[in-house]
This record gives sequence, C-alpha cells and structure tokens, in this order.
Amino acid sequence: MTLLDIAEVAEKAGLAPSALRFYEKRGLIEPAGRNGLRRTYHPDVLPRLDLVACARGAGFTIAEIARFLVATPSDAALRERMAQKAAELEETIARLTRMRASLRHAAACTHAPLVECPDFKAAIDR
Amino acid sequence: MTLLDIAEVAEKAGLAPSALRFYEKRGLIEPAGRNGLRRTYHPDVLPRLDLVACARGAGFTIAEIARFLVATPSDAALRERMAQKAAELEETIARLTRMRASLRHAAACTHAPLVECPDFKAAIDR
DNA sequence: GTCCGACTTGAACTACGCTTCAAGTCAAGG
DNA sequence: CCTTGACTTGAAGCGTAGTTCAAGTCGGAC
Repeated sequence: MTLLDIAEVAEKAGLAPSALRFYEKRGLIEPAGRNGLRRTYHPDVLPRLDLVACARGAGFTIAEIARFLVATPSDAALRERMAQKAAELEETIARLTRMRASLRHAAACTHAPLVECPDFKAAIDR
Repeated sequence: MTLLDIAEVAEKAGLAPSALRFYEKRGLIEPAGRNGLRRTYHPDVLPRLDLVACARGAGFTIAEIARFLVATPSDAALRERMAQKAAELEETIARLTRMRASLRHAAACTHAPLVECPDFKAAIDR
C-alpha cells in the first residue's frame, strides 16, 4: 500500500500530528482512510501541506487557505481574493522593506533614545 | 497645560483607549500623570505610538518592542537583536515576494486544482 | 450640591493556530 | 491472550493582542 501513516506524514511535513488533525477539522486535508483508528494519507497530501505552509507564511489564515483549496479556476471570487491578497502583499513588502532599512540603521546609529534619531524617524515615517 | 487626555491620545494615534492601557501594562508607554483617575499624557507619547505601530506592522511583538524602547545605543544585545530582525525581514520579504508572484499567476491561470499548476508550484517552491 | 458622562479597574471574552490532556481503542509483537 | 505504545476523541489550555463588561469614581457643567 502506498498510503502513509499520520506519523509519517507529520514527520515528512514537519508538522505535529495534532496539527494534521487540526487541518483536517478545518477542511485543509483529508485522510485517505484508516488503519484501525489510525489515519492514513495519500502521498499527495505532502505537496498540499507544502502549499499550506507557504500560504500560512504569506499571511493567509487557515480559513482563507481552505477556501482557496476547494476553488476551481472558474471561481471568479477566488481570483479576486487572490489579486487582492497580492496587492496586500505588495504593501506589506514595501512596509517591511522600509522597516528593514530602519533596523539596519538603528543597529548602527548612536541616538538615545532611538526615537530621536532623525534617520530612524525618516525611515519609519509614512 | 500641554498634557493630553487619554481620549485625545487615542484619537490622534488611531487607537482605542483600551489599547493604550494595554500598552501601558506592557511597558510601552507611561502616562505623564492623572486628572482624577484619568490618565494624561505628554505629547511625546504620540511619536512613540507611531513607532510602536510601525514596529508592530513589521512583525515585532509587544514584548520585543518593549525591550527596544528601553534600550540605549550602548546596548550591544539590542543591536544584535535588531540586526537579526533585519535578517529575518530579509527572508520574509523574499518569501512574500515569491508568494505575490504565485498569487498573481494563480489569479490568471486555469489549472484545477491550483496545486497542479506547474507555474504555481514553481513560484511556491523553496 | 447634584448629576452626567467619560473615564477607572480587574476580569472575562474574542480570534487565531495550534498543543496538551484524559480517557479510550486498536494493531502488532511476544 | 495480553501487553505495549502509538494512535483516537473532544475538551481544555496557551500566547498574542487586544476588546468588552460590570461596577465604581471623578471633574466639570448646571
């Protein structure tokens, strides 16, 4: 059988079994079957979990990801949400980029308190 | 008196008064005094709150910000934390940038399910 | 002098994403 | 057959970042 035990999936995906059960409850994944009480998974679950991890890292909530995963390409609302998320990411990236510059400066500047450093302020403002 | 009432500060900073009390509990701000029970703040609290908002947006926790705010320029540990945070941001920015590209593509591509789209996968993969 | 309304407090509640717990079940090994 | 140990369940707990609530207290206007 090519099915994977929950423990195997957890290990390969770098997640706790409890997280897999949690994801299941939220509709992100489904076990392929059971061995006794034990969940068994199709190997396809692994790339799906990669996708989930990636989306989580990009700031999507579990609920959002669940919606994305069931969507078809004809789902216009989904496309819209994705485009909107991309725009949000754009803003976030800009903000983080500014923050990174501020931090780099702050790590080197000598103003006390930091809030008084004009360069720091400049990097943060707006 | 140049002191600001908590309501004024809340409004100018775009925060709820409850958030100000919460920040106080966590050591981010201090009222200058009281008018009866009412907190009054020095105007300096406003730029500080801007800083807090900015740092929050960059992914710092309240506890981290509290540590930053009490630090002096001679605090080597602080510098280190800042540099480390900058590096973390670097990674986050890269991740978000990839995710943005994936999303832009996903919003346009026609694979169902999305997970099967090779471009999407490529954009997501490490 | 009294009332109003905006503040005060601590405690409880929310949402998110899990983890941990207690109690139970089951497959496999001896 | 019996033990072992990793799983099962639902419920409760945790950390973060606040908000909301009940009950109480004041400053200031009338």
